Amino acid sequence: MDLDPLPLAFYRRPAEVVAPDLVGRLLVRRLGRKTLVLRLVETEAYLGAPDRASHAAGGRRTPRNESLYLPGGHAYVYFVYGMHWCLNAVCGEADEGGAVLLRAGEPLRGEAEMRARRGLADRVRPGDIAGGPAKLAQALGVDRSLDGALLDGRDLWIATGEPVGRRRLARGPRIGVAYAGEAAAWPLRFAERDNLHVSRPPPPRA
DNA sequence: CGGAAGATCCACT
DNA sequence: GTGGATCTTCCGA
Repeated sequence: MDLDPLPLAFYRRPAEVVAPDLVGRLLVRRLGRKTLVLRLVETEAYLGAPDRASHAAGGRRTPRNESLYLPGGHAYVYFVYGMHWCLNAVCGEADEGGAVLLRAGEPLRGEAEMRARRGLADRVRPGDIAGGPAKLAQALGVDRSLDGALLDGRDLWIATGEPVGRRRLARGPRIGVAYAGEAAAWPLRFAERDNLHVSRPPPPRA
C-alpha cells in the first residue's frame, strides 16, 4: 500500500474543489507502532466567510477556530456537542477559512485497533467504525492535540490513494447545518456511491 | 455572568 | 423517528 503523503499544494485550492478530490484518498494515523489507514468515502466542503454553515462564517475569528485560518494543508480539529471531535483539512490560502470536513472512511488497516477505540465488539456493521465525522475521529484517536498540525506530519497525513471518478461520486446538501439559511442547501457534500461506510445513504439525485 | 446552541451519536419506542 | 447525553464556546446583558 502506497502511503506517500499528498503535497501541501494539494490543499491550497478552494474547499469545494478539494472535497471531491479527497474521496478515495487514504487518511493515515500513526499511534506508536500501529499504523491505521482509512480510505475516505465522504467529505463536506465549508467555504469560509460567505458560508453561514462554516465556523468562519462572516469572518468570525475566535480562539477555537483560529487554526481554520492557517494556510491550506493544516488540520482543524474542533469539539462539539460536549463529547465529539471532528477533523477537517484546511483549504485555500491563509485567512480564507475554507476547510473540508472528513465525514467517513472505510478501514483498510488497523481495523481491530479502530474498533477498540470506538468501544465496539468484534462483529460490527459497515459504518459503525468510521461512518460519521465523530466516529472517524474517535476511531483514529484524533483530538485537540492535532489541531493546527500539518497534514503531511509524522503522526497524521493523507496519502495519495486513488481519487474516485466523478461518475462514482454522489453529491448533495451537507448534514446538520439546517440553521445555515440558504447555505444549508448548497450541494457541498460528496460521497462514493453505494459505499456502505458512508454515514448516511447518498442523496437520491444530484 | 448566565444562557443558548452546537459541522453528533446512541438507545429507545 | 425522537430525545437525551454532555460541556465547551461564544455572545449579549
